[in-house]
Amino acid sequence: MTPRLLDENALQAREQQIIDNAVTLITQYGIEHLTMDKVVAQVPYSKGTVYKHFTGKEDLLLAISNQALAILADLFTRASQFDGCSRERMLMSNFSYLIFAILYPELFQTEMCAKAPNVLGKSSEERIQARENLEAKLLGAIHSIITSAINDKSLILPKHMNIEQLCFANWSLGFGTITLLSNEVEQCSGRNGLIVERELFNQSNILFDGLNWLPLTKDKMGSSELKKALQQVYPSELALIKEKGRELQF
Amino acid sequence: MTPRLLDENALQAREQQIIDNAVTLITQYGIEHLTMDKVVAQVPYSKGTVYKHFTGKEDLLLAISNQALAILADLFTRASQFDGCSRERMLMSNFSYLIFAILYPELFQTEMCAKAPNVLGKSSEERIQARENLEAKLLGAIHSIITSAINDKSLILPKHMNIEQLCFANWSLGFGTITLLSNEVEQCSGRNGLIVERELFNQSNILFDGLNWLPLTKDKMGSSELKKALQQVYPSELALIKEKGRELQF
DNA sequence: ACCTGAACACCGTTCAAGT
DNA sequence: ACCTGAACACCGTTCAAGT
Repeated sequence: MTPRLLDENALQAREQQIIDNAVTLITQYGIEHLTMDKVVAQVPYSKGTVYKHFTGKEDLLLAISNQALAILADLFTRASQFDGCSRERMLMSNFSYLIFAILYPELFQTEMCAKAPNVLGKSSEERIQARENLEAKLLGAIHSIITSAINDKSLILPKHMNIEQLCFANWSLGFGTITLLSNEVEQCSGRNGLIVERELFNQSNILFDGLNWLPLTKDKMGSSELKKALQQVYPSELALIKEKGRELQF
Repeated sequence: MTPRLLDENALQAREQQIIDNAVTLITQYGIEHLTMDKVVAQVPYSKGTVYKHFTGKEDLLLAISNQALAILADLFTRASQFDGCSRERMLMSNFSYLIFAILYPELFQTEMCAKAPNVLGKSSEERIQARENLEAKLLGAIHSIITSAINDKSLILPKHMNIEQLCFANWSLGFGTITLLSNEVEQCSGRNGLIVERELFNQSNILFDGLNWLPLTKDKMGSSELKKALQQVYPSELALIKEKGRELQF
């Protein structure tokens, strides 16, 4: 349509460069200290150029958050393709959420911040569309696990609930548990003695049992089997977690 | 210790006045537009005086968030004292969370924002202590429901889980569901067709069933019984919700 | 002892001027 | 067509001066 002197690839590479530098700044100084000034200083372009790519700070934040969502969607997809029973795969996908939160705490935080009021309102339409596509991919992974569970009869849809509602139940379980327990800061009262991976494990199994998702807990794999499966699907991720001095304890 | 010319009551009243005005500003313009300048303009005191009460914007935010927590703790307590079986009371307490989110969306948002990085870090020690006391009261309400369930044998503690872990499971279920579904803004993809009260109802019952919390779903009260119980415990709150043009639909 | 508001440093955004 | 950075409005915080 409009004539362009700069090709599309160069523009996209520049945008990615800005995003990468912003992520570096967040990792180093925390998201609460991210500033357009600092981003511009970090990058070989001027303010005007940065504002040509992002309509404002919120739009940049959503771009970073979209990158986080892409990583997360990939982890979920790998869990959904694991060679195990459907219940096992769903448990894996819940844990892929936790692996993401441990491995990229700064990206997990941007995911939270993207839910703040007006971030969506002040972002560009394209960015919001891109986000919806990523969300669809992520939910698609969960969806496929539940569909296959129904198909092989290991799960029967509860009365008055459809597949979308079951997808959401899983999503919100992981979201709630990980958000409330994985914050870096000192634990608040009532959260003492709670270990996020253990609670995620327990609560997932209670949910699955409540749905009568076969095999039930009494026959199911224990935490050591989960650990082995995680090692198989996420070898490099677990190695990175270990490098951070953190280890999943069951 | 130190001599005071202003009495403690007057100081506390002034602090509350500042908080109330800040809440009004948030209700009117949204939390993202809350400014110390605007708070000072709204109030018959100077900047210096406001900063005598709050160490900074984050401290004011936490003060507002504490007020929200006090309201929430009261709702939870009332649910825990309802004259019904333990499973019914736990369901009620989960719904009291939702009632709070619908009735005070702006306070629910401050609860979210208080979890942002550095809000706790930049707040005064007293404010954080006050928050922990409120959290203890809230968790105490849930705790008492579970304790009584165990006592009357309607619930048996799962292997490798203690009461605190069950409290947390309930808390995070409500938190996840309500946070992801109750945002005012246009629903994102994958959340279409999901009604927060219905999902909260379903997921609570799946959790209870997964725990074998008696009476199980097949024998338990339906949504109409819940509605009646809510009407009994939260008559004025439900009336306020209706005034807002919203109604709980099961 | 207590309060005030000018002053400062910093931040997000724009746009006239340049190439 | 594209880029630059000075300039502007606004925000959080402080503190010297007042009473």
